[in-house]
This record gives sequence, structure tokens and C-alpha cells, in this order.
Amino acid sequence: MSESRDTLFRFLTMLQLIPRYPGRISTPVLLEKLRERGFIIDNRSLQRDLRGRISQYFPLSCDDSKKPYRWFFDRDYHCNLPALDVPSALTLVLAEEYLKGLLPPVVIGQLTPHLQSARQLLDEVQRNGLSQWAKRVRAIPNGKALIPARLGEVIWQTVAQALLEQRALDVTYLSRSREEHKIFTLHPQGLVSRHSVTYLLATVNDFEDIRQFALQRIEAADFSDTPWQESTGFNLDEYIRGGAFGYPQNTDDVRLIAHVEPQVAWLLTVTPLAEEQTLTPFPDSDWQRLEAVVPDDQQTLWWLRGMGASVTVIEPKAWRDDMRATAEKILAQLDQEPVSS
Amino acid sequence: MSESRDTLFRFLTMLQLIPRYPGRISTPVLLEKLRERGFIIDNRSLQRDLRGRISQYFPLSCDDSKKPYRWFFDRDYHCNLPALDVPSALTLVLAEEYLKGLLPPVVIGQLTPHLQSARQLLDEVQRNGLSQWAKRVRAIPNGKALIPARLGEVIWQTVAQALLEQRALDVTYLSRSREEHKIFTLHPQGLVSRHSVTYLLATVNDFEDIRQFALQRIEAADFSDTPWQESTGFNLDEYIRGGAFGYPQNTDDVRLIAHVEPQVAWLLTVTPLAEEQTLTPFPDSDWQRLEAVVPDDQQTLWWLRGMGASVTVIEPKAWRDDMRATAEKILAQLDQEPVSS
DNA sequence: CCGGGTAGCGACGATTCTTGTCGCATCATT
DNA sequence: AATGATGCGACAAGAATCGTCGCTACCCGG
Repeated sequence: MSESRDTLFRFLTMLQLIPRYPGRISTPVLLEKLRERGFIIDNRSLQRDLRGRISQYFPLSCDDSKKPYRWFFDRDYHCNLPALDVPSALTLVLAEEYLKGLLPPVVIGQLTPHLQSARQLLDEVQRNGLSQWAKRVRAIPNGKALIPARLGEVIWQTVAQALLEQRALDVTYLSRSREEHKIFTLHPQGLVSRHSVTYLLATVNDFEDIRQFALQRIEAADFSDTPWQESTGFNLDEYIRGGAFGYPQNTDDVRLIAHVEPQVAWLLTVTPLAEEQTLTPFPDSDWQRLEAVVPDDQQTLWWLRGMGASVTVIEPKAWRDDMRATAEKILAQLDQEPVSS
Repeated sequence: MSESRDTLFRFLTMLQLIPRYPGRISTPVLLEKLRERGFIIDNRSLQRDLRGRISQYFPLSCDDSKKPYRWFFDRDYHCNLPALDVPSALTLVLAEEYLKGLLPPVVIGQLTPHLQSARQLLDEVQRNGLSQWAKRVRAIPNGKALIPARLGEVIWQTVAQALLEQRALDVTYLSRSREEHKIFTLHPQGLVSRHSVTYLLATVNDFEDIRQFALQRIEAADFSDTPWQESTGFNLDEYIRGGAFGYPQNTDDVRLIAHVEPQVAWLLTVTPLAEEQTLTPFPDSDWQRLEAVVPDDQQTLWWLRGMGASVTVIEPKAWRDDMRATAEKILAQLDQEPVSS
């Protein structure tokens, strides 16, 4: 039996098993995990591999302050197999540009190793012009970029893990009034990132009903000894549609009819509102008639409002009325308020 | 000299040098690249490694239809070193949810291997509940999710590479009127992804001025023999601020003063509009007074419009006037148009 | 049609590396 | 203080690596 082929593969497995810095793994545990994966290996060999071989060629460090030594990679070390190609690296950088306004910094930090290897590749491609690429790529987000909520790194990691491994959490939560610290046991059922705020959906203690918890208001989170309870019949999509995050969204789509400015019409030919969409020019003006089947949700309404006077809603009537009411109310308020204070 | 340590590292280097499927690399070229990196290795050894060792343990295929054999990985193969942890995998999935509405499908496809390894990890975490995680994570985007523009995979890859490697492109471009096919030589200077449309900024032929080209209107792109010309003094940020993508944006920020509904006030405490922002309650109502230093751009104005009657702009006067004018114009248009057609 | 050049591959043997074992030192824990 | 766990140097048997040689197959140009 040529066992040697195992060697290469065993090394790769080891490299995958050793975590990045905040994490660490002790030699015996690593040995155990390798055994689980079918690598019958001597304790001594493992030690030799770690110290003599791998750590010479990888940013691998060892915490030898206590006796079962613990090994870990440098915080930002990352390696892709196969290596990134240029278009993928560019995609990653572009994705980061967008995500900066959408996810808490800590969550993006989770991607740092990936992003760094992308940046590194791009740097190498442009040996001459120093980091030109950073000046050549921009993302302009769709809506107003709010500043994402601050959030502790450990909180995010704990919550993510609890959600996925189906474990209960003991949390200290700062209630909305900013006054009370409350301690709950949560049974995570889902996670929703909305605009720039991330919410955990969970049942509390022994109750059955789902509640929302903004992640940035969780002050401490630990895995609980209480067994996790699944909320039977919970369906995230239905929950969102039910209106938990704003405007109640009907399951049925609606037929939108509107008159739009030429500029908006042009925009819509490039990025349609919906799969089913028609634009027909008017004979007597350069505006166009838009007809589209769109979801009946807050986002669509926002989009229409954001277009301002460039779009005139004809149908559905409810939206037409909403636009009128909103415009009238704005005027009333503007008239009422003094110009300055 | 123990040379063996080289072996492991050489394998890793090989794994990095072999591209994913659409790409391929021939044995002699691979040999050359390994030599460049200091691995003095015999031709025979390389052949043995590829056929005998690596391809046994990796999804590596070989195109042996022609004589310099060409090697490549399966299209979706990907391996992270060190392996992803659960929170990072969740972050990737969440990022994908957001990006689906922001980047053309092809561009996201570029990330498929990464995303797949994330999904795979999550699947493994939840052995019992079959792929529960997919039902437990959602992103609700900030604005209306338009359908991203369609775009050819090869076009994206070619453009990305040309931009970063500073090469000129010969493109066939479908001009805005959808009538004419034009052939240009472009000298890429920058890339801007705006909402869901991606634009290449480039000078054309021998001209000096920068023009925008929507990627989805590029029908064919090839590297040009013409040497790339840098547009001296071009600065992407200045260009965007100059108003090339809509509302001209002044460098100076403005001081926004507005009265906001309690609900909006609450939203703003969680995700502020800007670093400098104050909210002060009014004594005689539950509305609050918002004061913030915000950029003078289209996005901010959109955000204000999207809020409808929940926000009353006090300052700057230009915006207040804009809100009033927009509201009046909407009313006028609604009155003018028949209710239905 | 034919030959030179290139690439793949089997075989082989010397070199080199790998790996289990043993013994000892060190550290942690009780 | 004792016991068990862990780290590590040394060693030798066994295994794998790697360059070389020779053969074959294929591509191309003459």
C-alpha cells in the first residue's frame, strides 16, 4: 500500500482543522480529529509535522504557555485553492464596496481574510502602478447608505453559531427604552438583516411566540444549558410577509401602471422593476406608460416615492391615493412649519 | 539538506497554479511557472504528481485530446485554508442575499465556488435538520430590488482583466438607441457599479475624454493590440462627485434639519444618517427634531423622499423647496391624468 | 511521405524522507 | 509529592521520491 499519498492529504486536512487566531486547537484534539477522518497517525508524527514542517512554511503560531500546546493561524491568513483569478478578485472588492453600507463592520470583518487575499492578488497584478485598482472601482448603493449598527464581534459569532447549531442562548438585552437590562433565554429561529440592522428572531424562555431582537442591543450572549426549542410551524418568509418588518406585504403581486419620465423609462429598460414589464411610449409626449407586475411591498412604494415627480402612479388606486395623500400632507406640513428655527 | 519540506509546499503551489475549469494549464507551462517560483523539478516528476497523486485526491481533470496535456479543476471546486468557521459561512450567505439584487448574476456567479463551500459547511453543521439554515436567514435590501442587468460572463471577465492589467479593449457596443453596433477601442480607466448597472469608464480610441459604457451593452470584448493609454489626471471619486452618475454632488456636506416622526427617529437612533447627528424631542409633540451633517447627494434626497410625510425638511432651503416643488408637481400630475386607461 | 522535436509514461535504483518506538524531561493536576 | 499527559531528541527500518533512460505517440514542417 502506498500510504504516502495520505501524507499530502493529511497535511491539507490539518491545515483545514487549525483555526485562525482567536481560535486555537490543542495537539491531542487535532490528533483526535485526524483519527476521526481516517488518518491513523502517531502522536509524535503530528508534533513533528506541526513544529518542523508546517510552521516553517505557514504563518502558524503556537501557544506554548500551557502544556497541551495550542496551534493557530495568523489572524488574517487565508489561502484559496485554486487561487483567485482577476475577475473574481474584482468581484470581491466590488462586493465589499456594497456591503460596507449594508452589514455591521464586525460582520464584514468576518470576511477580512478573503478580501485581503483578493486585494493582495490585485496588488500583484499591477506591479507598476501602486494599488491603482483601489482608485478604479466604486459601488454606488441603491439607497441612502445609513451607518450600519455597531455590534460586538463575539456577539455576532455566538449568535450565528447558536442559530445554526440550534442551541439556546442566554442573553443580556438592552430594551428599547435604553433603560432596562433584561436577561432572557432565547431559542433562535431565524436571522434577518434589514437595511443595516440585523435582527435575531427567537422565542423567549418558555413562551411560544416569536420576537425580534436587534443584535446591536444584545450586550452579552452565551450558549445556554437549556435545550433549544424549535418553534413549530415557524416560516421565515411568511413571517416577513406578515409585516413584521414594516409594511405588510400581500402574497399577491399587484399590477402597477404609471406614467414615467423618459429618463426613468431608460433606467427601467436596463434594470427592469419586474420580469413582466412593458413600456409603451405616448404619442403626444416623451413620457412612457409603464406596466409591471410588482410585489405589494414597502420597497416598491419607497421606490415610487423616491422617483418624486418623475413618476405618476395610475394604478393600483390605493397607491395613487397614497401618493396624493403623502404629497398633500407634505405640503401641509411645510406650510405649517416655520422656515427655520 | 532536507528538501522534502519543499514537496508539501510545491503541491500547494501547484494547486494554486491550476485554474478552474474554463481555464486550463499545460504541463510545460506549469513546469515553467514552478521553476519561476524556485521549484527546480524534473519534467517527469511533475507528470507523476499530476496524474498519480493530485488527481487521485482532487477533482482535477485532464484534457488529453492534444499532446501538451492541459489540466484544470472542476468548475466549482474550492477549498479554504484554514476552513471556514460557522459565523463566516453565515456572513457569506447573508452577503449573497444582499448582492443578489445588486450585481449581475454573472458577477455573483464568479463567487459561486466560495459560496458553495459556505453552504456545504452549513449543511454539515446541521446534519439532522436538512438545510434548515436556508430557511433561517434573510436579507431585506435597503431600496427597491431592481432586476440586475444581464451580462455575459466572458464580457465581465475580459473587462475586469483589462481594467486591472491596464490593457486596451476592442469592443462591439450597442448604442443607446438599440440600433447601431459600434466598434471602439477602449482604454479602461475605472469601473462603477451603480444600483444594479455596471459601467466601464474609458477613453475611446484616441480621444482624451472619459465616457461611460454600460457593461450589458457591450456585445463583444477582446484585448486590443493597441497599447493602453492612461487618462492623466483622472480621478474616479472626483468624477462621480462631478455628477456623472446623477445628481451633482458637492464636496461640502450640508447641515440637514428636519422634523421626523417618532418611528423614523427610532430608526435613526439605530442606524444614524451620519456620524454627526442629533435628535431632540419636541415638548409639544412626539415628533423629533433631526440635525445631521450629510453629504449633498442624490441618495440623501431619495431617502428623504422615500420617507414621505414622515419627514419634514426645514433646512437646507434648497431641499425644502425641492420637496415642496415635487409634492406640488405630483399633485398636478395626478389631477391631470385620468384615473385609469 | 518522412523525420525531428516535443510530450507522455514505464522502469529502476540511489537517495532521501517518513514514521513508529523508546527514553527522558517537563508540566499540570490532584 | 505523585501520577499522568505532553513534548522532544534520537534512531533505524521501511517507504516514497526523484532523476535518468529508453520507448512510444503525436504534431508539424519540409
